Amino acid sequence: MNELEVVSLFESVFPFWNDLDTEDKETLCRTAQSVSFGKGVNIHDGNECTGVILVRSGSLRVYMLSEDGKEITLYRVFPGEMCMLSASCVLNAITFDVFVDSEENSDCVVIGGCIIEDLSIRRSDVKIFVLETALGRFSDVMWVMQQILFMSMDKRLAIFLLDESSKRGTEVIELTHEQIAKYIGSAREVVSRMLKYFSSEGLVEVSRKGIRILDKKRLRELTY
Amino acid sequence: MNELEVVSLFESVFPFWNDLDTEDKETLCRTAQSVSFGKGVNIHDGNECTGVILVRSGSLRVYMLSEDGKEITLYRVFPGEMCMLSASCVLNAITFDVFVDSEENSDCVVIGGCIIEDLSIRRSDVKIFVLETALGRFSDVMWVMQQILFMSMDKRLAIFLLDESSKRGTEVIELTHEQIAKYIGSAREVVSRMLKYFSSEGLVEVSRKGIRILDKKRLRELTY
DNA sequence: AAAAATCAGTGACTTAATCACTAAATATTG
DNA sequence: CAATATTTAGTGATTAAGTCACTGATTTTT
Repeated sequence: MNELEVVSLFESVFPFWNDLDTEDKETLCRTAQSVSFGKGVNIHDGNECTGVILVRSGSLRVYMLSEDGKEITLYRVFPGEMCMLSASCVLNAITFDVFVDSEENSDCVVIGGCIIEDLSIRRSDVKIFVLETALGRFSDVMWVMQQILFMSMDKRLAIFLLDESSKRGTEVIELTHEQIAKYIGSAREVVSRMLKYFSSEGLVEVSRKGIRILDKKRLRELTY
Repeated sequence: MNELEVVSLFESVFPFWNDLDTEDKETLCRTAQSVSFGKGVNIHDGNECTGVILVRSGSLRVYMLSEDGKEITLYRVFPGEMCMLSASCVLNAITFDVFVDSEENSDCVVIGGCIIEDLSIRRSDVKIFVLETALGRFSDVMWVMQQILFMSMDKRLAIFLLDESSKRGTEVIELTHEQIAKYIGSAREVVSRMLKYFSSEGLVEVSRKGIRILDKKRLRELTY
C-alpha cells in the first residue's frame, strides 16, 4: 500500500484531515501500519491500546467476553469504517474491555494509540471526532441490546438473516450456526433448532453450504 | 434557588465554566430552570429534547422501554451528577431513545437543549465535555449489560443489594420487589422467589418494610 | 369501616440456555 | 486414497429465568 493510497484513505475517513498541518499529516502517514489479519485472528483483547483500526477490506467483529467464555457481538466493522474502541487509551471515559477479531482476511490500517492520543490532546476537532465516532457505536450497541433483551429468538434470527442477506447482496448466508449464534447473542443449538423450524415452514433452506432464504416476505413478517 | 446557588452549582459541575465569557454565563443562569419532580414522575420520554438535567437532590432513573412495556434500567443519576442522554439534540451520534423518571422527590436544574446545543457549536470544550459525559454513561450501561447477559440471578441480586446498601449507608433496602426487578432487569416474581431463597438461607430478612441484609459476608461470596 | 390500590406469593407453563451426547460432513495426513 | 481428525450440526434431557393467571395480604384512600 503506497503513500498516496494512505493519504486518500485518511482524506475520506477523517473529516479533520485537511485542517491538519503538514507535520501531523506526515506523522500519521509514517506511523500508520498497513496490516493484513487472517480469518478468525484476534486483533485486540482489551489489554494494550491497539489504536484506531481502519478497515479497507474484510470485516471485524467487536465483542464482549464473559469470564466463562461467553461472547456477545457488539458490532461489526466494515470497509470504510473504523474501530475506535480499540483505542482505549484515548477514551478515558470508556472503562470496559472489548475484543476485536478479524472475521475474514481483512486488510486494515492501524494508527497507534499514542499518535491519536497526542493529536487529540492538541487538536479539539480530532478529539471531537474520536468521541463522536465512539459514541456512534454506543447506538449500535444499544440496538443489539434491545434485540437481545426485548425480542424473541425467531424475530432476532429473522432480522439477522434479512440484514445479512441485504448487506452481502445475496440470498445465501454462508455462516455456521455457531457464528450466527455469536452474532445474535445466543447458543448454537438454539439457532440450529430455530433454523430447522424456519426450514419446516419453508422460509429458508438449510444445508452445509449455508442458509438460503426462500421466502423473504414471510421472513420479514416475523420481524414486526 | 437563587442566582448564587446556580452559579456555584455550575461551577462545580461544568469544568468549562470559568472559561465561558460573561454573556454565556448569564444566558445559562437566566435560562436554567429550577424544577422539582415528584416521585415516579416521567421527566423525559425520548420525544423532545429535554436538555441537560442536573440533580441536586433525589435521584433519576434512565431506562429503555420495549414496545410491550418492558423496562431495562440503564443507569441512575444521583446528586451532583447530570443526565446528558436527555439532551438528544446535542448528541447526533445517539440514535436510540431513553426514558427518564424521577425516583423520589428530586430537585433538579434543567438547561434547555438549544442552549447547550448553541454553546457546544461555538465552543469545542463544551462539546467535548458533553460527548465525554455521554460516553462515560456508555461504560455504566455496558456494566449493566454484562450483568444481565453474563451473570446468574442470585449473583445479580446479591450485587444489587450490597450496592444499594453501601450507597444508602443502611442495612435496610426500602424498595419493592417490582422496583428491584426493574433495576436489575428481571421480573418481580423472579426477585420475590430469589429473595425468599436468600431469606431461607439467612442472608436477608424480607418484610413489607423492605429487605434487611443479615449476612453481608455470605452475600458477598455470591458475587464472586 | 369499607373500598380501592398496591404489593407479594404461588403453581403452571413457556422460552431459551446448557449439557452431554451422536452423527454427518469436511479437512488433513500418512 | 483411505484412515483419522476436526468441524459442524442434530437431539433429548435438564435447568434457569421469564410469563401468566391467579390469590391473598397489607396499606391507603374515601
